[in-house]
Amino acid sequence: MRPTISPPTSETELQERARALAGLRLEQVAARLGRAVPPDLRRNKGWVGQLIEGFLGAQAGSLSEPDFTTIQVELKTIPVGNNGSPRESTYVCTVPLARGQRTPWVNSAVWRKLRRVLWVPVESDPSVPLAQRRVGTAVLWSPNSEQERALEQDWEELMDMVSYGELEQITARHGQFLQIRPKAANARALTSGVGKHGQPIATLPRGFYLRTCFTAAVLRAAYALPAATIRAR
DNA sequence: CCTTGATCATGC
DNA sequence: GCATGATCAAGG
Repeated sequence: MRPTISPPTSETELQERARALAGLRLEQVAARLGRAVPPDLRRNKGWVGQLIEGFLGAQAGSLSEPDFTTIQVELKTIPVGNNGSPRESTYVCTVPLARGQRTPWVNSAVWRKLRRVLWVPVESDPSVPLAQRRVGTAVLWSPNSEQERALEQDWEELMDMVSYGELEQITARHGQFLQIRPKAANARALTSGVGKHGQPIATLPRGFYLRTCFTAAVLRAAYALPAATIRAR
């Protein structure tokens, strides 16, 4: 039987667990959880995220809720290259496409998920075997006022297009930090959206993603050292 | 090299 | 199908 880790009851407890995780190789994390390391991620793209979830005691499962339900913290593992910057954008949540689903920003899934996030960087150099990749130092983060304003602005612009029937014109180039991209099992997966004349249309499910430049800034700020320390190196 | 659009696994 | 976890792979 695979060990199940109980959910953290406080942010402090979560951070303690995250500290214990830092520096471990994925094979070590997997061993502690009694899980096998797959040869690669091609047929198991979410494996690293689910491994970190298991170690930290995330519990939301497939609910549309932050991963750590009781303390309302979202977990995001973030693949980083040798330079320490993210290699991929970060999925946030699905886009509500159907009529009548528009909410105010503060009630939106994007805001509910991003108001408090534990970012866990994981090495993602393709030349390093999956089992030997190391977990980095986690960052417990909330957006500053500037970031929140920018995210809200992106969200409003994109949701305006969605609700005004301009969904098919949205590309991943819209949005400064938050973008909308397809999020589906395959191109045949369809859901209901709003057409040009307000009528229901069948369309590809979409997701909100954070651009790499945004998560890069989050990590950079978290790891930034005082100028005196940098000069002393 | 980076981003965009497409796709993989799993549970309900 | 929709939610979770994301990365893959091709084109700019």
